[in-house]
Amino acid sequence: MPELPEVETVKNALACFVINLEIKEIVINQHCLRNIIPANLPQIFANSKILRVYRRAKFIIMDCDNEKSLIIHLGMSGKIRFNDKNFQKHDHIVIYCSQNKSIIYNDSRRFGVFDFCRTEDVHKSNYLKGLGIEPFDVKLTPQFLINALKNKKIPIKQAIMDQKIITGIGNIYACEILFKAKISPLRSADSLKIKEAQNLIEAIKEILTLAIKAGGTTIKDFKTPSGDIGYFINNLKVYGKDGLCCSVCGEKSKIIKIKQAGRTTFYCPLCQKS
DNA sequence: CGGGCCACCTGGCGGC
DNA sequence: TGCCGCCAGGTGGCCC
Repeated sequence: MPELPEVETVKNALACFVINLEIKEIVINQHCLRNIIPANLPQIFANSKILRVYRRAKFIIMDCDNEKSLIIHLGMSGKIRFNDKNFQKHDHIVIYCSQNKSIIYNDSRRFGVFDFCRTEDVHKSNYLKGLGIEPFDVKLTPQFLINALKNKKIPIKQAIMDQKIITGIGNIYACEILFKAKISPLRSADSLKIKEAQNLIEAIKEILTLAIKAGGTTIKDFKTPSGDIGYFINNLKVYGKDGLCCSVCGEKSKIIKIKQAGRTTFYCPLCQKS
């Protein structure tokens, strides 16, 4: 499910819902996600107040007044629901809060993360320490990107999905961004010219901004905590569009589908020249 | 060290 | 209807 726009959507809903709530009890039904959830986590967070919720890359961080922070990643299939008394399969974690509110973490494939560390150590944690630049960081300039891609012989599509280079972009948005920037996904990352890097950065910001406004993208089953789908599904130009005419060059070319590093890539071979 | 490939896990879909 | 293989929004580890 979740790339930056989906995580941002979930984070915003969480922030609205939980700031200043007190955690009464955390129930873990399944300890084995991508990490093993520490057995003492419920005890550490019982009776602590949630002070702040923010996003870094595809992680959601919740700072509490016990000087500890929850670190949450949604993996491929993670979802958050609020106040739902009708429990479902794969509701692995339930956080019971003050005001009779509750937060449910559901993740059928269990590729997600639910962990904690000291608030002051969050950015040194194994989860966050190696992460690259945020897409909306003002330090993300064409020259910065060129430097980051220097000596990278991998295809540009793989490079922009590499969380150690730039964070938050996954398979769907990588395809959409490269289409917008008119750059072939096959291009070697180190071959980008400064003007292309600039176009790429503009496309990243534009696509992600629009996707956040739309509440993300629902391909199969992504739901926002309020139960909505992500409406950016209606704005996709290449992802899942193989065999259809290109939305820019029309009848002249069709969107094609290839495999790169084990992931499906969609692009227009005419608009996105190598 | 960089890059390619597999593994982790469940569920849905199309084909036979 | 049922089984099988394939595919899926992500990432870490292993191997060369």
